[in-house]
Amino acid sequence: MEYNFSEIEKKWQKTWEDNGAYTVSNESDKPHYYVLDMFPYPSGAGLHVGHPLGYIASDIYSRYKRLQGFNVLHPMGFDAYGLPAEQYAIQTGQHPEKTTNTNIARYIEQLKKIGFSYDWGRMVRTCDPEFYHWTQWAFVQMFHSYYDTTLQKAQPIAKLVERFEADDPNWKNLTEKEQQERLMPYRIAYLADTKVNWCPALGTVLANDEVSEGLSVRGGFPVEQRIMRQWCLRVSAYAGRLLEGLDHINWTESLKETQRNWIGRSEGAEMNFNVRRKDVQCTKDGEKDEFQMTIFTTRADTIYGVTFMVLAPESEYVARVTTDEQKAEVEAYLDRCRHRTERERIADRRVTGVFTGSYAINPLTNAEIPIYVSDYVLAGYGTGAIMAVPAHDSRDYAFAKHFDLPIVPLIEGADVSEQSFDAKEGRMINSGILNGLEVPEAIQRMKEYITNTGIGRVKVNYRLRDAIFSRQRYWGEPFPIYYKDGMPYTLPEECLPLQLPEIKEFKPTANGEPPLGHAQVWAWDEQKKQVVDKALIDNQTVFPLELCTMPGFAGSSAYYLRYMDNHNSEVLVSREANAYWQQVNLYIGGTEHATGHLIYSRFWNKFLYDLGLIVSDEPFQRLVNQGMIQGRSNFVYRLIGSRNTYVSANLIENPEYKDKVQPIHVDVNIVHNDILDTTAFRAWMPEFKDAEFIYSDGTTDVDNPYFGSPCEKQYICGWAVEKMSKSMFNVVNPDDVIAKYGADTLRLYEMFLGPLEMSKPWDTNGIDGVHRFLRKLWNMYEAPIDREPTREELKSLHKLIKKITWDVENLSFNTSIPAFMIAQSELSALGCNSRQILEQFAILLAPYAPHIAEAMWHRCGNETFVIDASWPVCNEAYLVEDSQKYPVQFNGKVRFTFECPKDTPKEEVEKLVLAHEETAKYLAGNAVKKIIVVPGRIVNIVM
RNA sequence: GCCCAGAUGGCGGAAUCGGUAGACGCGCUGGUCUCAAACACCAGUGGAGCAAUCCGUGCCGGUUCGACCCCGGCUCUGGGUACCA
Repeated sequence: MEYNFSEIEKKWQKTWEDNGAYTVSNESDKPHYYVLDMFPYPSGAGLHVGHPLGYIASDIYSRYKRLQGFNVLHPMGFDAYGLPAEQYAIQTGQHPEKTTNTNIARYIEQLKKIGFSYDWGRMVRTCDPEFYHWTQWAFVQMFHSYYDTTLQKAQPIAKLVERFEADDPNWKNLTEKEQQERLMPYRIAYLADTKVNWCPALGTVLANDEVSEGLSVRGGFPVEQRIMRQWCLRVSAYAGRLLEGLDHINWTESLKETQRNWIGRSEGAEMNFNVRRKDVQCTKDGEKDEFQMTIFTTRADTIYGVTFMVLAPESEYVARVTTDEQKAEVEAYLDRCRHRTERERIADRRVTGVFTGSYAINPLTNAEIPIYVSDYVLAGYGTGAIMAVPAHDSRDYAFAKHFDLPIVPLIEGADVSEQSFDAKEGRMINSGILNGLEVPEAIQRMKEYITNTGIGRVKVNYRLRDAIFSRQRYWGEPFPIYYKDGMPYTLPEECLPLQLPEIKEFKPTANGEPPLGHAQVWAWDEQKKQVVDKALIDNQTVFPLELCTMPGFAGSSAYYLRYMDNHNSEVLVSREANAYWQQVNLYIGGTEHATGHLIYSRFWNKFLYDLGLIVSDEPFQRLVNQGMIQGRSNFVYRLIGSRNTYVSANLIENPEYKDKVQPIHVDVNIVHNDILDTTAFRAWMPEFKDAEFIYSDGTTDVDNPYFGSPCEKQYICGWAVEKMSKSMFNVVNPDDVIAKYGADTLRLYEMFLGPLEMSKPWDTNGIDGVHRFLRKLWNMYEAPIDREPTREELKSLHKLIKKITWDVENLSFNTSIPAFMIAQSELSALGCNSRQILEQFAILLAPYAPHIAEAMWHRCGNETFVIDASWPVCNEAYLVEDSQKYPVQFNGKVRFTFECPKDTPKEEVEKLVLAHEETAKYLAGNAVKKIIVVPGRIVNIVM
């Protein structure tokens, strides 16, 4: 019977669905295992063959774990909020919900065809009110919490209120508004005036990870800096724990390293410098002519080389140190900084800055040093002020050279005439009490000194910033927040979810409010506890609601918890469900989320953990990044100057064509093995209708009497590996592959392409080999019979069991496919029809190619599903060989092999080799200096 | 600039513990079948050489009886990051 993959796949997909084969229960005696895919954003373009790579890998692992006796949670859902749907809505007027749901339906259809073992009953969509209920709820918890730096965990804000009541006798005299203002900067979710990445084209702020090189990651629009009052999440409070936690999770070292760099811990010191304003003699507004400025440095040892100070333009010190004389110049500089976009700043690396007119006093040398303002110092890091040591910091060096400031070397032998010496090594000179010490000792010594003398203190700083959580957008989760007397209040928990209102226009309002400003019924009635018309706002009982929505990462930060218990309407996840599943055991997804989603969800998870709501401190125990599947593009070469003539790729280096052709992308679907289907090409686009070709043999259509008819002439296309995208005409749709070869072939081929973690190009050409293998395998299941398997059959099978088990455990799926092929060909050569063998083979294949394996399993006479079988165990006894083959090397070069009985003692092997007839030939009269015998491996004769 | 990966035939890749480099698949070449083509099947296929042999895992050097694998120094490609004091 022929391998009719399409019939087999349809039949079993339906049977599995009808029988709920992949439905997972939270109640089981089996051990639990949770395998998660990063859920996709459902784009309008649908899936291409690159998307399912990680899903196939995780599906294989899930099915394997289930066969090993685990109760496996393997869900799928959709990251449904996002900018593209909203941009599309602005352009076309289509409601983003509508396009999103259409796209989701298409994704589900495509995913189902591939035969994943998802429990679709657990699906979540972040735009579903039942889901974002819990996103809003978590935000409310964050609003009502603060980070206790002593306990190093989040605590209810009520505890802070208690402390204020106890410690501050004035607290109870404050008005409600004053109290709220006082609490605000402590909340984990707080409102603050922050310098944000404002994207005018998108009309919204963006997170750091949504901006690249001063342009928005989505759309590539310019981004500028702006101060805005925004919701923020205090991620930075968790910096230490986020860093430390990396040591206890099984992620790739490179990903952990990326996170470590992003968190950016640096151990240093804060130091106080006295500042003298020479133009101010008396106190002004209670401010004396002398005050202290605090700076942060990791090189306390270099204090003797400080020749100037630099403030960030946004530093609050700037106003205090600027003298009347310098005021105009400083103001002009600040103004210039404010108006530069992020991109301009990055593009323009010239040194800029301005003198403030004031001087600081070096606390160790008492030297007067000038204070400058420059935008190379960042306001958000440390204290926004630095001590500049031009000899040992390249940025300070460039500044000093530009403004002609002194450069004092502090390390013996360092030549600072051309560039600074930044390395933290060497012996200190010109450094008072530090002279003669090595740099690390000097840093330590100076830290002790400043601590003891009160000049400063040891301090740890993190690069990690708080996350800005407001988006001036429609298609996101509304904040469950209303404003009373200008202060935010949360909706009562029982009123959640606050549903996203319907609006007709998705652009900002005429007066610049976010799109939610268009919503008419968008006010909160505190007494009725419901959303009412905003015409009713009286600021007594009816108040305005927040107009911003939450960012993309809000919905993806805890979705893995919701899968555990996605129908629970009482809580995010029940204690029982969470206690059973614990955490994600294996998470597979792209590396592009290294500093966004994977930081935010770890933060979110730790917050919920602090509140005692979940059992695990980390969300994802093991994490693997799948590589990207790149496209393999094809080109035709248009002869420049010709009307419509194309030169075959093998000719373009010929002198007559060299540098006279222009490559043009051609649809990979009309190219086979780099040979262009010229008829299809002429039909592809009107402009190619009259295309003429110079074929691989140099002839043209004019030479060909049968113009346009099939002939032996071939037009060879060029190719290149590029991103898979529509514009490159190299997109391959899984639906097409499945229609032609079946889902099982697609799954095997995706794995066969190469190691999961590596990027690799998709080339459909190789897929036939994998398909042929399945066909040959299918033919072996014609008539399985019950009989004792032979020793050879068992050996072949158990070799396979061992190999596949190792591969799956190590996520080395690509090496399994050849193992299956080899086993198939061995068993086929043995004429194997033993039911016992074939049955076991089917189980091994089931994670990789579930449909054909199910059909094979049933052909062996089974009535159950193959997924409910047990994973075979390798019996080493079948693998033992009677004899041992030894490669024999002479001076490390293999010359011949010889065979002897297994377990021949080392000395005996040595004797046998030396007595071997070939040995004398290769010794060629030379004496044997040494002979190395590695039992079971190799023999090497040194002469 | 800094950090992290990677580099093996015409192509994707294998070699899992330092022990026969190139498994498996594609492509290509030759053959069988066919009126012919497609499919299928069989054989060959790293390079040079008639051969014996020699050369070969980005480059240079080292360790070792033996190195794709370990160490030192580079080159190139991909990804991340961007003045973090």
